[in-house]
Amino acid sequence: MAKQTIQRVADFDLESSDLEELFGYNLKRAYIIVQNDFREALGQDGLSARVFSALSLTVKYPNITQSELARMMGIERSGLVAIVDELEGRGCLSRVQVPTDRRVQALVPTDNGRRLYQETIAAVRAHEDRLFSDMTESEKTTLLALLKKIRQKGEQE
Amino acid sequence: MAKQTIQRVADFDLESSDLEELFGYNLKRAYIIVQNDFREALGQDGLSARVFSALSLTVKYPNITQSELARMMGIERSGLVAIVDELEGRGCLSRVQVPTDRRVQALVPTDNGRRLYQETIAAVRAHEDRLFSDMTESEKTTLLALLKKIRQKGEQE
DNA sequence: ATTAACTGTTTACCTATGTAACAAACTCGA
DNA sequence: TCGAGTTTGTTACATAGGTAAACAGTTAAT
Repeated sequence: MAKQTIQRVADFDLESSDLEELFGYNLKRAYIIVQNDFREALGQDGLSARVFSALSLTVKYPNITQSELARMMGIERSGLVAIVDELEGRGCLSRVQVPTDRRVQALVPTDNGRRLYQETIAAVRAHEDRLFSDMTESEKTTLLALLKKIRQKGEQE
Repeated sequence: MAKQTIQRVADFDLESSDLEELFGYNLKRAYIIVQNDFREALGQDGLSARVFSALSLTVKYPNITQSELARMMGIERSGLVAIVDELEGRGCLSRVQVPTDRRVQALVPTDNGRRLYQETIAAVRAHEDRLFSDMTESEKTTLLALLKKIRQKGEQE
């Protein structure tokens, strides 16, 4: 019995699955690094990643509704309220009444919001350029394509 | 309603968002997909990703200390207490007194812990095999290498 | 012999999410 | 046109995962 246990230990060590070979583990560690660097790059009073995403989509698609925005971001409507509150509080967008549907309030970026977006996207690009500076253009393109492939697999349906 | 949705999608897809070209955004979305599928694959009473990681490292490095484990996992010592509590509560490991240093309690996997690890790693591999089934072996190897490259950049300090 | 450093732990907090309920507003078939 | 069903924004609550600070006990350094 004890011998069996020792035997098992040896077997398991030999064929022990490495965390290092798992996509999930590597994806998480990599995500944390990028996320932390993002935060650091945007500073104390900078936008958080999710608020930045919401601002980006609002600038890109003016008059988008909160439900549509939530759907695009892959989060719940309820979670978006605080995000939009923050952007409205910073004077980056307005909730505007829509005459044809009084339930919705279209999100309209302000000039201030567009300016902050431009500043922030520049900072984000600089942060990514720096963080990924030891990858070739080809590697970057490949990485992006493979990440999108995961997304396609998971976001279909 | 279906008509409206189609109209909206067509409008929004005319031009791709800045976000789609960012590593951070794609990394986050991809991570969420893999994470959710992991959870789903391991079921209601399955191990969470972080508990699984801790178990994996404990099985691989018996007699590891909590501080060392926390360092390996990239989290704080304080955060590890609940994780080790859970594994101890499930009978997967024991905190064992070390005579040469009475501060530390070495983490020793039990037979039960090793067995659960084997079962779980098999389920995790099956989940990843399924989720990444539309990637070639070459693509998988490349993706893993690129994620490790991000980690190397970020974890050097 | 002190002083500094480390270990595991508790406690308090924070961030980012999800779930459930809700009233108001809208849609659509009978 | 009525009523059932659905959608929207919102709130309140729950949860998961993590940090930061303090702590007593222990060890190491000089």
